[in-house]
Amino acid sequence: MTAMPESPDIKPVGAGRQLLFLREEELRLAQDLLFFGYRDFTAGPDAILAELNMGRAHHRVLHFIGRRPGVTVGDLLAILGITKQSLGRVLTPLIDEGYIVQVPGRNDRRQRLLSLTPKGQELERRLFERQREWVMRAYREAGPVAVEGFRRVMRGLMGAEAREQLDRPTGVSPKSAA
Amino acid sequence: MTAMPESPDIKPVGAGRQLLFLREEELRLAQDLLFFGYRDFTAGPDAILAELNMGRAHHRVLHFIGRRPGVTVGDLLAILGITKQSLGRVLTPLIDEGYIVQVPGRNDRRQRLLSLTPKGQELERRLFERQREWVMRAYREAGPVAVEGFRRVMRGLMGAEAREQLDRPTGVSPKSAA
DNA sequence: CTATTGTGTCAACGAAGCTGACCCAACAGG
DNA sequence: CCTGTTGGGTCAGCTTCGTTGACACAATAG
Repeated sequence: MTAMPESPDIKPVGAGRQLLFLREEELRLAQDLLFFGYRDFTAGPDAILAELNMGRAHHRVLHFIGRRPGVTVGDLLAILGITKQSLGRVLTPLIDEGYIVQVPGRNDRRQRLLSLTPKGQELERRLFERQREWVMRAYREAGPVAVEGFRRVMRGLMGAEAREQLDRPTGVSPKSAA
Repeated sequence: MTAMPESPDIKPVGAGRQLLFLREEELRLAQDLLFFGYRDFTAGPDAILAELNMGRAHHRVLHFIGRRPGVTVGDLLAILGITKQSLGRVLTPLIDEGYIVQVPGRNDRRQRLLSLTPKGQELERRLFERQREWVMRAYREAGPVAVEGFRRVMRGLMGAEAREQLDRPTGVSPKSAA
């Protein structure tokens, strides 16, 4: 059912319909998988967050700051792809409640370099572990080859911008080369 | 940040720490991929929908009704995993504007069997084609083996409930569904 | 005839996006 | 030194899409 040649141009009479159908069903399946998969992937952390009166947006902020300690507000905005105001509504409480600290940039003192406090690391880790179990289960069941395939496809689903961000060393952004 | 050596050569004894680290990075990468991938996967349809003053929720309704014509409201609620009220706010306008029709069930006349009108099919197809291009690009770049792996992992990321729903015959129902 | 079920709907709330406008401090260039 | 730009913060208001709770009503089941 999944075995089909890579030939988008060939339309042998009779087989064309079949191919077309398979492709369409294939794609619709992908839509289903992404919807259900993503939903259930986020369900674990969501439950923890709800108890703390937080949402998915808080998790994302914790995650990406944890991933790139010392990131600037501007870079974080670029990574998340949201507006300053949207970020603010989530970031400010996280700072106020001691999950995140900001220190002025050493080169440019206007910048606020963000990093997790121990408290922030702890929460991020809790959320991470929850998702880790979930993903590891899927990885184990699917096997290493499948995992590699998963990564390749997900990468392809990302836009060019996102791909660049992902490829950027998990430390400082070389954007300030200006 | 901890500066870590990139030397995956060593695998034998004493590699525990290294392995642990790799696993963690592996998992964090999965988080990134799912966030960016899902976001960009939905971006295309979102743009079309915005022009029609609709949102992602409308797309999901069109998608799942298209996938299972004649589905009942109750089943749709179960598939989407949302409340009646949430669905109503999206479903009612779609019916009012002629994208979806409901016909009373022949076995149980309380039920409203939902299906797409030609207008609804047309819109669903537009949205589908947009996403199709995007996914096909990713599939083509990744290759068939990767696609199979992607499917296996995504399936594993789904909860048991969702998996059952997915396995239920798609688009059948002209029979007697209960 | 009564209880339950399938569906619809009102009202209020929360999370997380958005735009527009404006402010301040720090940097950069003349 | 003065001025314009940039990094960041904030107020105000709007939208989408999820939630709970309550109630209505027709149809089905017993």
